[in-house]
Amino acid sequence: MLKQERQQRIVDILNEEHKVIASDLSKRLSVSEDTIRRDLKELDNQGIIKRVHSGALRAGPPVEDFSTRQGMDNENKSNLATKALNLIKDGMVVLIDGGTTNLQLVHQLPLSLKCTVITNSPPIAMALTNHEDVEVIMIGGTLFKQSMVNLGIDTFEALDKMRADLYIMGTYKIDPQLGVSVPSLSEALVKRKMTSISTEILAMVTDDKLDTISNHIVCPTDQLTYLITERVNADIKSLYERQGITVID
Amino acid sequence: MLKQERQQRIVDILNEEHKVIASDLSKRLSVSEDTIRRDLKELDNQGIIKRVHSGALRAGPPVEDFSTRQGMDNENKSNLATKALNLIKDGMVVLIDGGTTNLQLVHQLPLSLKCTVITNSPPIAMALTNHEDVEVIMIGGTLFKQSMVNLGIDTFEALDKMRADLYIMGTYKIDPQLGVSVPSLSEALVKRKMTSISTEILAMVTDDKLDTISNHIVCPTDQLTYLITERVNADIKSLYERQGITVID
DNA sequence: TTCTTTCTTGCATGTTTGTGCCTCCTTGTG
DNA sequence: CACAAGGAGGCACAAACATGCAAGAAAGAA
Repeated sequence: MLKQERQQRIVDILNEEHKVIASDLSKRLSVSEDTIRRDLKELDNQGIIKRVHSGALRAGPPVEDFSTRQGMDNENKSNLATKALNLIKDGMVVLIDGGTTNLQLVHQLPLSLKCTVITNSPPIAMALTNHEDVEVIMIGGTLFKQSMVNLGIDTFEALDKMRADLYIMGTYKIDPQLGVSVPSLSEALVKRKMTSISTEILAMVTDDKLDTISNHIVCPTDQLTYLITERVNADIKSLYERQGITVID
Repeated sequence: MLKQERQQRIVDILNEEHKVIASDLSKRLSVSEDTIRRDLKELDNQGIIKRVHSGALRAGPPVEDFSTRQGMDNENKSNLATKALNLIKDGMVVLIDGGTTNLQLVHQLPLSLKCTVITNSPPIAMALTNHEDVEVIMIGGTLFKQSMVNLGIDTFEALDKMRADLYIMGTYKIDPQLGVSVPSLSEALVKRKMTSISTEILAMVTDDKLDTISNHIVCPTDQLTYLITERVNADIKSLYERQGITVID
């Protein structure tokens, strides 16, 4: 077995099982533990895996770190994101702010997509590295690490010069009466600005966010164009639809 | 059997079996191993296959972009970065642009550091997520995916409003006479701007970058304050020191 | 054709790489 | 602390490699 082939196997196994033990790999791949150790060391130097005593762990891109902290409801979020995919078409200018659901969405975007993405979130920008035909415009500002978005005066001013066809809003809390709200003032201000420069607005919310509120109101619910939710529930659905929102579930 | 024909067979076999072993091919195609080696070398140069020790694998995506470079030579870069650590002190405003060496440096910064980091590179910003007392200011712009930095007018203008104590320059090529140079014009412009707003400038270069030049000059060598290199070599060292640069090795 | 020029191939050479083993040091855990 | 498991660095060796060279094949040109 070739060295590269073996190292690829190790990475595959690691992705599958989330951890590997050197002594175990040695048996499974029929090479000495020394060789495995050398492989793990090389892969670690390349930043592909994270070496630890007696084995290795996944070196998930730092992107994962922040999504991990946000709670690992990834499967639901990923499903929501899938429903949003066909709202994004070639040639559009899409404004995407932070949030793990939005990140999931970006991961699912087809590599062939040709459009412009404006974002104030470094993880979102980085997730678009391999989309050759997507032009990424980053909005600067002061990095707000809790949500991994840039905020502040600079962010505000930069947005002032732009227009977007679709704003995909990272949503914390939403209530049919009070609207969308977030826990920090500066986030609210920036989101409000983003709302004002976009033709259409999309919000994706997991069930646990429906009918909850936070400290700072971004905008009333009726400013949303699309709302993507997990389950149907006719009552809730009509509650939002009566405000002119297209509810997708 | 003609050479072309044989090489085509090799590619076909590779596509079929996902890997080839030189010694094996030698028998199957009834030519010496040297010939096979030469074939593999040629095909690799053309980017058609990926040469590895003792055989070859199918070629991945052809580009050598940021993610590829991120994997290269990390040990050396990491060593360079270590030498830079004590130039960064609490309270400073540090401007850090892109590059894998700079990323290595950021990874090594102590979590207790209290300072302000200005950067136009999303990966650098994200790497500082866990540094609670480091304020990160991101400079926006159009994301240049090859080096993962923001460039363009917006970047330029945002920098205009700032000042930094130390600029840690991501270095591509450096030559004692011609100075620091990079392959793209917009990168050169932004780096030049960064140079002009910083009190001190630090460049870290691996040996292979020394005494090489690229298309666009950023600044003459004597504008650097510190140069961190791998090895000593008294000749080269004095060459730079004569220009008033502190060379650290 | 015949001669010259360029390619291609196999071989001999010295070098590099990958691997296993050994010794000594480090880490984690009771 | 003690002790076992894991790791670092060096050594040895075979397989794989690069390189120069010369014999032969292929392709033109006279």
